[in-house]
Amino acid sequence: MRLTLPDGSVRAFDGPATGRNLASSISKGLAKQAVAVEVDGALADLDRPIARDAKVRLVKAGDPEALPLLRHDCAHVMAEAVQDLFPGTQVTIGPAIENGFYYDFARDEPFSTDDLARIEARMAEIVKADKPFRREEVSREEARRRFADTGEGYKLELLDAIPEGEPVTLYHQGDWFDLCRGPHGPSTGRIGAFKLTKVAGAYWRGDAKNAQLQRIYGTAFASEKDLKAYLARIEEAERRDHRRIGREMDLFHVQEEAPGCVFWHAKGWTLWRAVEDYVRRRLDRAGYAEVKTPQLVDKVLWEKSGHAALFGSDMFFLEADEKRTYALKPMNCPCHVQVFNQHQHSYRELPLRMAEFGSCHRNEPSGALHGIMRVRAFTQDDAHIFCTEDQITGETQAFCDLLLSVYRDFGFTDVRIKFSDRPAVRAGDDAVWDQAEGALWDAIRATGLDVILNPGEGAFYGPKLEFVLRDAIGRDWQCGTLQVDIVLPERLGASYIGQDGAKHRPVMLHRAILGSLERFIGVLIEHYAGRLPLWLAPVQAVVATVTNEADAYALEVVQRLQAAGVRAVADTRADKIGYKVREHALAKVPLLFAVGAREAEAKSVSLRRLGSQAQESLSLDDALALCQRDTMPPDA
RNA sequence: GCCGCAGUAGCUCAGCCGGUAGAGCAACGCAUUCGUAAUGCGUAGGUCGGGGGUUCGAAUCCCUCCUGCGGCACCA
Repeated sequence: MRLTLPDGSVRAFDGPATGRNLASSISKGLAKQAVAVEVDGALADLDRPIARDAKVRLVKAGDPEALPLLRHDCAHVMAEAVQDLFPGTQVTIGPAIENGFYYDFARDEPFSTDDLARIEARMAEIVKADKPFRREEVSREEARRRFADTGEGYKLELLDAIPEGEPVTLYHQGDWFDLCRGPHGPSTGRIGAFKLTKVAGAYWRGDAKNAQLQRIYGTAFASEKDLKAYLARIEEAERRDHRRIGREMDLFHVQEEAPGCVFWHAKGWTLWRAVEDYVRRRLDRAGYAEVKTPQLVDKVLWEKSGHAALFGSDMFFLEADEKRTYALKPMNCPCHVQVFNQHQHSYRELPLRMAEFGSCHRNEPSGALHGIMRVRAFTQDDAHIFCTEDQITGETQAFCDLLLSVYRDFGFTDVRIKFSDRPAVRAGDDAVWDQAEGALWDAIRATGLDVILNPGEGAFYGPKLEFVLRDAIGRDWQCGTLQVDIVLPERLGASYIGQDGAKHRPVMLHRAILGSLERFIGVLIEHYAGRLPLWLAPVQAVVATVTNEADAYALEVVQRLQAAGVRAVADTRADKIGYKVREHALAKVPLLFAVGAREAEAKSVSLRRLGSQAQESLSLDDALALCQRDTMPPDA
């Protein structure tokens, strides 16, 4: 039997060999380091016999492929520790995830944070005991018998879900075993460094209708150093938290009386306006016409549109009048159709692009609220494109171009696109969905961009593209969207006159680039850790005096800056320049001009940029030119 | 909405076993006029998340509601 290594060399064995055999045949060191083997691209246990000729690669402890394996090992160790310490607890599932692993347990009593320390201690013993992981293939009946013996009802359910014909495998470590597909590392002793991080509730099989289990999260790394680096990353994320920075920079607040609603302070609103003004210019140039529609609309319209039936549980209704029920709009689309319907349209007017910075209210579940990222009152950079089916492709392409260019201007270059197709609860029949999904697929294929399928996640009225951007520390945020809708124009009677003189239904494309301004601004804050690019910074420049003798000059500088369109303020307090430098640096002001007697005399300024210790002396005129240039929005 | 945890001054937190609230920073006032990350002194600030209960007495114990946080579910 011949095993081909990544370097092209071939090792021959008489009969089946394992990864461990292969490793020992190469070197002692490799045999020690190897934790798994990749056979024709699939990971396998080191002791799994390889029965056929294959391309193989040994995976070593520090390799990236080893990490999920190690974490899964750690999940098993945790499960053993938990069952040791808390008899009667049932195990369910325990996968490796992006930054670690979890295991869901069924136990009436919740785990406390104190329990985590106990569990960790027991885990350390299991790791120290260095128990080998052993794979055992068993018949269904055998597996059923064993899990029935141990009282593992959830495992029995999982067993039933394994497709006929697939092998049923158990993994043992000492006396403890679990139903598991594998693969695993060689032994518990190979888990480098681990830590349990949090306890949480989680539904069995991710369904809110099922029982709630107790989930314990943990993380594991090949070395203590990697674990430390990870924990430092978590701390960095906490430092960037938009809720903390929003308070520190005096941008906004939320308070008990208005859960999920943002109080924007002057500085935060300045940032908002910079964002909104920029998007407005981009939309203007891209052929959109901006409108503004009511927030309070009779329930009757939402019944017609289908929102009341399919989205009603997320809507706020109010009886302000004894005869009528109103709703706060959760979306802008039905209102835009009302605007569209005020005139008879010709095919010549299509595509008609109607934009609105639309204030929407949705009664989000209380547990979903999160700072300004997930709120109940938000503003979408929304637009609806009324077009013909033939125009879907062109409009989608133009939209993708616009969106990517806008994201680039805000400093985001890593964007993923998801295609969400028909959800279980939806309006419109299957033929309509076939048509809408087909059109959107054609359109996105035409852009040549990479797309990931996101099954069953479409809007109730149509399939959608979701644009997910990745921030500076690798977190994903869903912002933009494009949705094809053939249902709403029908329901609300939108039409245009075609070339043939007959009435036709337009297609509606719902689209947003930022998504909600609240969320997008939150993402911006975290992406930049509050150190916003100049064009977005609420205060772009502070002119601070060294002594009060320079006050008059400082005010003159500020005035000139403001006249040049720069958001500048003076700091003429009777404090030391060092104090002022510190304070404005903490407030994340990008440009700090210090002026004293020297500068007043010479009509110059001393510039210090945020994040730099360096001082630059330049003439007032040069400073004005520099500010004017550097504070310019990227589209100007 | 569900599970768990938390809510004391603007912020970060102390205040364990019930005896009537404290620190640092911020704020404000006065003095200081100073050259690039903290000048000094002083002052003010809290129905201890809301309501109910137990008690002679509750920030502290119990119940309940609200809000937040971490997950889950849901989602822009």
